[in-house]
Amino acid sequence: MVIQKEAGHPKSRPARKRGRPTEDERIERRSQILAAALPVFLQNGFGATTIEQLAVAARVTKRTIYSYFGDKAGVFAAMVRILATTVSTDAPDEDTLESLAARIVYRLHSAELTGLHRLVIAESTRFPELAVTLHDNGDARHIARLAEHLRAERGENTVRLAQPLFTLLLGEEHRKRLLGLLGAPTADEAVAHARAALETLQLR
Amino acid sequence: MVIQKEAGHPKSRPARKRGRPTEDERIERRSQILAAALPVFLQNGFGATTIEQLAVAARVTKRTIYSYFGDKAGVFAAMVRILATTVSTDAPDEDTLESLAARIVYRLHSAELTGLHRLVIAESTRFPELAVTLHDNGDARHIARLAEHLRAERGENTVRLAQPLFTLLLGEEHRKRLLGLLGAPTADEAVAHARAALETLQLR
DNA sequence: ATACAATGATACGTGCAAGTGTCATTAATG
DNA sequence: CATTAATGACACTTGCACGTATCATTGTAT
Repeated sequence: MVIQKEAGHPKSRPARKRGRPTEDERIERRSQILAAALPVFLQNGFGATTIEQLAVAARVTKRTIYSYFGDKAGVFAAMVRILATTVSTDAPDEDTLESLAARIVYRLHSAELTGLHRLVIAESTRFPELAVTLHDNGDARHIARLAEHLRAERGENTVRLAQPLFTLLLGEEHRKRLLGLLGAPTADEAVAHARAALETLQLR
Repeated sequence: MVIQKEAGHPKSRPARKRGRPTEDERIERRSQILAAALPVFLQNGFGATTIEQLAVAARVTKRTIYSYFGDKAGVFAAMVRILATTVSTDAPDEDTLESLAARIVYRLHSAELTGLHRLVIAESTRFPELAVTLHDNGDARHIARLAEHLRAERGENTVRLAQPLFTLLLGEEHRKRLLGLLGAPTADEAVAHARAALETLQLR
């Protein structure tokens, strides 16, 4: 028999108060579970991640995870949906086409978003609806926004370049990043990448 | 007790002769196991695929799989290596830049290769060396070949367009295909895609 | 010919993760 | 205030896949 009362170890298991939480605590806890799940999924992938790992990372018990999300797939789906919709809404009004392009590069090439993309690609067979969600809230919106700026700044006849431009803003670098062959770019590198893409299409 | 002697069912388990195989049979069997493994991995992904499934698909026993490849990772790695190196060597001398481009599109957008890419992306954390292998034998060679043709057909100053051209030959369509949102293109569609990419870069 | 190697068929031990059950605890709810 | 909901702590059952073992069988190697 191991005595483990008065534990409270630093790196140990869940360490919260017991009992029924307030409504605010419940909402916050839900977010925290999802936030804690991301690095775990990014590290291990969906299949190799266990509920136990998610519970430890979120500092709750398995029981709580099950009550909130049903199962591992539920956690994964909820996490992807939140992140996917977050991508689209955090873009304020851009000033120029170039700064918009640079922002897109910086965001999409980040470790977080390439990792998320990798996860969704990996599980696209099991969760086709997540693939749709990610694409609709990501690529599709970015392309639409680029089209708007092209029309406004470069004229109607450049709108057809929105999709090729978006493709070039990803480029071979993004393929490498999906394969884990390249780290995320700095802000300066992102700007340079965006400019190069615009020059390739003679949009500067 | 279920009697299952004299089985030989059509869709049943392994159905080969027993005993030690000839050297030729061994070589052939190895290939057959890997060939049979591809659709299984494509369907279920690496993690959700079991050795038992691979054994049934290849019509051999688990024991044989273990003796040939050690474990599931061994099968996966051997399969990816063979397919990756196959991609590069089956390209004969191309006539024109346009036909080369169309061929690249047709190959890379095929269900087989997008699926393989998806698998390697998914497992790039666990098998980084496979990601390198796939990229070196795939993208890198394609870009190099495009550069050769650009130099020969369009002049030295177009070589810098090899990588952007390759990127456009994949395009948003390939992203969708990695996400399972789009089926493989027909040969005609591949040609049209290639031409559009060349026109975007004003290479026609 | 004899020994050996590889395989099919089958069973089995092992470990791990999923998911559930129990009880004490705390707070919301009415 | 009494009841109920949600949680932590922890044990537990169950299922599954891994990997190995056994034995008969067949062909190779010497």
